[in-house]
Parts: sequence; structure tokens; C-alpha cells
Amino acid sequence: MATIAVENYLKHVLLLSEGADGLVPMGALAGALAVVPGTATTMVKALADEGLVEHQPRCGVRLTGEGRRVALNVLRKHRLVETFLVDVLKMDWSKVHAEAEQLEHAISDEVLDRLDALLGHPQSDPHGDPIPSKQGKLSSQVYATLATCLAGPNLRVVRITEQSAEFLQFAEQKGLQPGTTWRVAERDLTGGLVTLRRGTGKPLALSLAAAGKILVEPVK
Amino acid sequence: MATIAVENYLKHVLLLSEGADGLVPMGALAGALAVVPGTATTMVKALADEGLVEHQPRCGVRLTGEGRRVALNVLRKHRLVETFLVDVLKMDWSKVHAEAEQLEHAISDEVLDRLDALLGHPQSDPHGDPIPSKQGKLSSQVYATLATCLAGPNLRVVRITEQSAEFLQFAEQKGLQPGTTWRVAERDLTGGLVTLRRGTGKPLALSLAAAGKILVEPVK
DNA sequence: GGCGCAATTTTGATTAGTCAAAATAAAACT
DNA sequence: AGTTTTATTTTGACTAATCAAAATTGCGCC
Repeated sequence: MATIAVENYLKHVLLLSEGADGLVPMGALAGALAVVPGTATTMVKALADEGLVEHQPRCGVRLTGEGRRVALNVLRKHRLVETFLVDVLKMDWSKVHAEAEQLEHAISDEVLDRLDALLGHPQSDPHGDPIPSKQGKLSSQVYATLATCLAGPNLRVVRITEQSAEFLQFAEQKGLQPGTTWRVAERDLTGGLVTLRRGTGKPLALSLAAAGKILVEPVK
Repeated sequence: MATIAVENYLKHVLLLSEGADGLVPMGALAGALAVVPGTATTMVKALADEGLVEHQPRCGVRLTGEGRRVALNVLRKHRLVETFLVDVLKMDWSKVHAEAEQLEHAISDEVLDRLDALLGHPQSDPHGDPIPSKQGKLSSQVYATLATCLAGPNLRVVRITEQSAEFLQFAEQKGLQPGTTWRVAERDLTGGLVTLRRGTGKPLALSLAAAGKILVEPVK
């Protein structure tokens, strides 16, 4: 069985290769795992020997089929656990990430299945991140962000692409949970500001950096 | 924070010092943890340096106040997780021990509290093992076993003191869950056999060894 | 009172994962 | 093209936890 460290390496390679397709640079991987670059190199070579990743020296790393299977299973555990913690245990949105980071390595596939059934086979976790299916399908729908949408149409928040407790707390406090509807009232590219409005409520100003972490879809 | 290995050492010292009070011999500890004796010695010395246990060379080991606090917290996690797995996820009685063995090291104190509330602050787990309170109180009521009770009075099963999946499966299949009522129909000390009856059902024969693992209380 | 046995401890080695810092390779500027 | 910068890899060392096997201790027994 994969150790906790191995599971974490594979999970982060998967996460970093979402979107930015192709190879994950070693520096990015080391950064995500909070280890020095040399450690990542050593570990990746070991994973390559196990057939879990493909290492292109000096260029980067990519998951093999088997590595991807393991990584998706870990990610599925992570996101289902987050959903459980929020939906069943009523835990704070912003705390469940750290919690799931531990639990994802401790729950068995059987518990995973039962949790999935208990929660009604959810498609996404409380932050809107898609939950890989048991068969290893991961929805990779591309959404717009609040930083790129033009002023005018109504937009529904579908996902917050940032795990830090600070940001999630901020989003929750402002009412920016997945499912809520907003529209861009004003976009000031020069000032790096986006102003949002929810119905007729008072306006909410966001930096472009923050707005770029919030994925939305147009309300039909 | 205590590592997983440290938590396991402390938990097993606690478990082994229940009943057989005083010092836990190194051999017993090594056996419970499935390590060679030398490993246990090394580890216990390290724990003693941390102030978690008291090591009497060549005699055995005992928890300090702090060590006991940590051990009780781990045990509380273990038994509440078992209860959750059986009561909420409807998992098989005989499988939850192995599962909880992993989860006890992964759940935070906050999740523990919420789990406890969700389950209605249970006093004992599905096998009848007492759950330490949040304040660190562990019920140490002394029960009779089916091996020691005389034939005649009705007895309620309160606890199965054996974690192995085989034994639990056996007990479940025979209907010996905590809460069920039986009486000893016949005791054959020479043959090492106890014969039980449940109401007017057909008799069930148990070896003394097996009967000794089943704790009971008289039905008033 | 010494002998043997069983439990315990010591010693030396191994594995997984890590860091610090030096070495190397590739890319990026003049 | 040559030099600087940056990313990556290598090297050597460390920690936690473990095992195998040798050394030690102390107890029971004639």
C-alpha cells in the first residue's frame, strides 16, 4: 500500500496538472508539498521506479495510469470527507480542508463507499470542487471567474479554487458560497478591482486576485 | 504532537494495565504492538524521556499522568469511531476495529466532539467496551464472564473483550451481541464447556476460553 | 550456592522521508 | 558568444521506527 507521503505526492501532481496540462515542474511540486526541491526529486525518482509517475529529468513529472488511479482515489476521499464534515457534522467551511488532509489517508475504500451513499453521491464538495467518481472520472468543466466576467449578467458561484482557511472564511463572511447569485456591477482593470452586487444589496468590492479564485456560471 | 507510533504505544500500555494493575511487562507490550522486544525497549526509553511513561528497567512500564491523558484520548477516538461506523454507516461489527485503528490517529479533537454529540454521547462502543469521557474518566466496572457464572440466572451480555474479526463474526453469528440475554444451562469444567440457552431456543455450547471473553451482568 | 532459562536490553544495520548545501544544466540577458 | 540567473539534481547527513542477533540480568531450582 502507498504510504501517506506517496499519496500526497501523487495527489499534488494530479492537482497541479489540472488545467496547466503536460508536465508538472519539480519546483511547483516541491512548493505544494512544502519540501525542499531536492526532496521532491528524490521522491519522484522513487515513484518513477514504482511506475506511479513518469519523470522527465530537468523538465518535470506526470502521472502514469496507475498513479492517476491512486491520486484520484485520494482526492475522492478528501472531497467526500469534506462534504461529510460540513453536511453531517456541521463543521465550519474553512476548517474542513485541514481535517480532510489527515482523514484522506486513513479511511478505507469501504468507508468511502458508505460515506458516498450516506451523502447521496454528491458531485462536488462544499467548496464546489468536483468529486472524482468511483470509476475515476473527474469533471474538468471550465468555468469563468469573477475576474474575467463582464459587467451585467447574473452569475452563480460554482466553486472556490483556494483552500486556505483565511480565504474561505472571508468568502463565507461575504456570502460568496457556491450556489449564490451575483452580478458584476463594475470592472476596474486599472485599479484591479471588481465590484459585485447581489440583487439590490450593497455592493461588494473584490481585488482581481480574489475574484480570480471564484468560478461562476451564467444563470440561464 | 505525538506520532502515530507514540499514540499506539501509549494506547497499548493503557489497555494492558487495565485489570492487571501496576507495571506492564515489556514482552506483553511488544507482543501487543507486534514488534520485537528490543524495539519496545528503545521506544519506551524515548517515551520516558518525553515524560509520557515511567520505565522500570527489567520490570516494565507504566503511564504517567500526561501519558494516560494522551492514551485515553486515543482510546476515546477509537471507540467513538467504532460506534459511528456501526451506528451510522451500518458497517459490519467485525470489521470496524481494524478501520478505527487507522482513524483514531487521523481525527481531530473537534471532530471527536461532534461525533460524540451526533451519536448521543454513548457510554460504550458496539462491543460493549466503555468509552472514556472527554474528561478522561474510564469506567472500570468489573463484570462476570460467561466462564465464571453458575447455571441458572438470566444474564445480559455487556461486552466482548476480544477485537479479532474472527471472534466477533462468530459471536455475531451466534447472536451473542451486547444487550442479548442468556442463561448458563450447564457448566462442564472438566470438559471445558459451557452450554447456554436463550429463552427456549436451542442450546449453544462454548469453550471456556470463548466464554471467558464475554462479560455479562445479572438481569434483575 | 551455583546453573540454566526466560525476559530484557544492547548493538549494529536498515528503510522512508527529509534538509542543507554544493554541483550541474538550461535559459535568459546583455 | 559569454556571462548571469534560475531550476534541478546530487551528495552527505539526520531522525523515527524498525529488525536481527548478541549480551546481560535476575529468578527459580536442585
